[in-house]
Amino acid sequence: MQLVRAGGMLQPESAIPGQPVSMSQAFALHELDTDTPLSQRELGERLRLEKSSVSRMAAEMERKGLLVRERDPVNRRIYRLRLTDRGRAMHREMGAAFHDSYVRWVDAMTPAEREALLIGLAAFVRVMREQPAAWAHPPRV
Amino acid sequence: MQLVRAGGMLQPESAIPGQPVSMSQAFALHELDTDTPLSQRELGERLRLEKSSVSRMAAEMERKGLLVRERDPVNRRIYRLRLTDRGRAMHREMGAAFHDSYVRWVDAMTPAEREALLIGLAAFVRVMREQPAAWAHPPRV
DNA sequence: ATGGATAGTTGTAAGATACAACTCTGGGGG
DNA sequence: CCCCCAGAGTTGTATCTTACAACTATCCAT
Repeated sequence: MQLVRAGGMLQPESAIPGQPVSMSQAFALHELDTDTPLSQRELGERLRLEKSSVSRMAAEMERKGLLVRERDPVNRRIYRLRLTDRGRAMHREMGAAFHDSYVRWVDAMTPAEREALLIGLAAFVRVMREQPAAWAHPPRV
Repeated sequence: MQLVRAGGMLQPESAIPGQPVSMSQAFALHELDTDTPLSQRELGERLRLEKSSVSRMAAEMERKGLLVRERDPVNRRIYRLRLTDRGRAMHREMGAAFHDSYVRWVDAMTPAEREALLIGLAAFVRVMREQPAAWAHPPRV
């Protein structure tokens, strides 16, 4: 609870400098900043969002110039979502903004605490991914 | 990012068994389950929510029977938000649901990882509270 | 007594999401 | 070869949560 609250997650906007992006859009930038472009269905699966939500989010991100939606030539039903340079820049900017805070936080910790955080958190994320939370309530896909 | 995603935080509901409560309401239950009742202003401060949002949330929680709003006799402007037995029960239920997942996660970690998580996370929350995130964007209070 | 500060409410608008019904494309089975 | 079904995505609609602005009610200090 304290993690979420201190991270300011109840607010709709994450307020990255420049063009603001929503929480989901921030995650989408992160998922899409790879070599292999995802389809909207795949993106929705990773974000646990319903396809219509993904459709609108992708349209909005395209409108902002963060990505382009190209139909796959071999299967024209599916899109290949590719980040634009602007989208990748936004992702880097987000990362940098987070990094600044992260550095300040980590500086305020003792070396032993830093070490512990790395080990403990990595393990926690690992087991969380293996066994989803009981209260996670994905949309009916 | 993985913490938030694995925790299923992009969905509007946290889907606790029984009466569903929103994310903010869940946090409110947690803040209010103490001996000293808070005012709406204080609750908003802790949750980083604007007073009108708190007003509506409190009204809704009262409607659901989770709390009562009593005017402070010595200063009739302010409310004292008191959880009902039902509200406290809901909080306990939430805690239990979280605890079940937590136990499963912690069981899947090695003792060293458990130890590290406790130390590292406690320190991280401490420094996060001391120095708010740069991107945290509280409402103009 | 009056004016300013404080706590809360109501009007309104925007954003994110789910669900349902729809369109468009592709792959088989008759 | 055609038709039907499954899969990907879109659009209509409703709901929920939130912020901001303007308001009311109460308190306190001068």
